[in-house]
Amino acid sequence: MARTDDRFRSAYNTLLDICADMNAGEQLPAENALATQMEVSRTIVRAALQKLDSEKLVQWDGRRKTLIKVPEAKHRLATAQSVPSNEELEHQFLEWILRFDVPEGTTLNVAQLSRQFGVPAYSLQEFLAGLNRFGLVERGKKSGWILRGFTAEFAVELSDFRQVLEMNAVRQLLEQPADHEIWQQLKLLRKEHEDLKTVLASRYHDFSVLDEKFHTTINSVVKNRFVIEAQKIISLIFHYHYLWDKTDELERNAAAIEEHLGWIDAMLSLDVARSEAAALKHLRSSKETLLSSLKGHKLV
Amino acid sequence: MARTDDRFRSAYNTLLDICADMNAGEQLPAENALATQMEVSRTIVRAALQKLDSEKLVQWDGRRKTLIKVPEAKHRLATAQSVPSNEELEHQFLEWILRFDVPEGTTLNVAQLSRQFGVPAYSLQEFLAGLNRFGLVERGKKSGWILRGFTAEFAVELSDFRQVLEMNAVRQLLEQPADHEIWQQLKLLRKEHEDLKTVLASRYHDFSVLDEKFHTTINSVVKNRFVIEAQKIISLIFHYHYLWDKTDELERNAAAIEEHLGWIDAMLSLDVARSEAAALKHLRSSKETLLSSLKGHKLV
DNA sequence: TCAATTGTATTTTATTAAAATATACTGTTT
DNA sequence: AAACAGTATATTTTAATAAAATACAATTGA
Repeated sequence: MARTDDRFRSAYNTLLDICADMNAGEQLPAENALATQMEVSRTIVRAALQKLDSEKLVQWDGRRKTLIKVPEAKHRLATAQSVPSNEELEHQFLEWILRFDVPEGTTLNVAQLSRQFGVPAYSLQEFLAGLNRFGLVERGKKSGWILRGFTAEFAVELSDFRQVLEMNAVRQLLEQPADHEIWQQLKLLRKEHEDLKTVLASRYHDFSVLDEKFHTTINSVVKNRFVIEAQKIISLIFHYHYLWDKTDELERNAAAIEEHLGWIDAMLSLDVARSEAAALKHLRSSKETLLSSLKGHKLV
Repeated sequence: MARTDDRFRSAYNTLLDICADMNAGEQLPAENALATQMEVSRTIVRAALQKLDSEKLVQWDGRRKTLIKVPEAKHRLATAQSVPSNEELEHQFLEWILRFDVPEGTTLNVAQLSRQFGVPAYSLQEFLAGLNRFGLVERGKKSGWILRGFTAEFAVELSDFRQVLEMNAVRQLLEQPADHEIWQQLKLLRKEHEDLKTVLASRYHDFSVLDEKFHTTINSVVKNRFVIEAQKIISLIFHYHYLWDKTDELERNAAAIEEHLGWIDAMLSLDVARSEAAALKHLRSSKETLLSSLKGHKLV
């Protein structure tokens, strides 16, 4: 079998569901209507109807599609276990790189990785082609893909790029009207930071999530597909680095919370100069953390 | 045939060239040495040697590879016509979109496009997967790829993104030491602008190239792989739009040259505020041009 | 003896071929 | 004539496959 018939199987099951809402003797809708409703082509609808007919659940004759018997659970087709989505793949890939410290210059073995991640090889190809655009991987001369990033140099460039985008976000944020939802969100974030601060000694692991939420919120005012795409990669990488770098986690996070709070307060008081200074301060210490986490990894 | 033997063919020809530099009776280097030199695997080297042996050009016996006859042109294998590189594909794709005003939401037909561009379908897939990261295309629900960009909204977002990156470049540029090559380059660019200005009436088409060179130069001080990748796409799209939008080209280019000159002078005099103002002015009028060119296309 | 080299087996990649699916076109039916 | 089904064709997805790369074992010659 070249292409999987997964689309057919899930469409067939959906059609069973549609029949289950009907009574025996009723007529099914037109092929086109079913196709539109189920978001598949008429070809699949017809294939499913054919199977329903041969299963004696429906009597199909031209435009008469009479439901003979309301289908039961046993009639459902086993649908293939869903392959990881593109986002899950991204997740797995970065986790793999950071967890095992895959070094710069490693040739990525698509066949092996696709088995490891449980995705078809071509789907991994497609994924790598996307990372290629960010300079994270590059096509090898002989063949295959070569891992480019995750060196100190990479971290510096990533941090700098983040700084450019985030400073821009701060400037745009401060220009938002008073009734913009961002101000409420900032106040809420402020409270969440204060709350975490009081219980930090025991819950300092929770900061990673809050950090991501904080940066995502600030960047959310920038409605720009390029910035959004870039941010996705940036936050992903920062997030994973924080997850794996456990040195001085408590102190680091305590300091970061203070920096965040200072930054939030500066923005809430609409002070541009102070906001920019606070942002710069935090972004620079983030950069240091990312860099030192890389150094730490290298030595292990 | 699953995979083409193009690699073998060109390697065989290279090996003929190597033999041509030798005399009959001499020994060829070791397989590994040849493989390294020719940048292919030993498998190919051995296959080529086998063919040389059966062609009675080389007598191959274990590690003795004696050249019997210096090969001539007639021995060369016909190598497949080279498929367009990834960059040529990018070029062709954008040209196609802009020339024919392919509208937003068009489902891209990979099979047809691959024929049109003369590239294997899977290679086009890979290319589209890359564009996906920039939000230029997106995977269709049923199948295929859907063109997302090239609307007014897209142009605004692209211009804004460009502005963020280029304003950052200006700030970094002004911090460069006096002996940095950028200052000489700027002076040269200034002269080129002045030169074009005097003959603009007849040569105004040349501005497009100069414009790209100007922006590339300014951005060259930012050593950041993310910025560089982003700039690639940005300059590509601006460049192609200018190429196809012919309305008021002379006036537009004359104005742009003045803006460039003002910007260059501001930077050469190390005046940060004036540089930023000049940059903003030009970037904003570029944005207007891009927007109006889109509107123009839509109406035709 | 051992480093360099070749011989052989295995793995991986690039490309194709074919099944699954989508779409276009044509002929019925209501 | 509008809605629908039947049929034909085009396209996409994905397994299969030949080419190429790599890994490992055997051999050679210093």
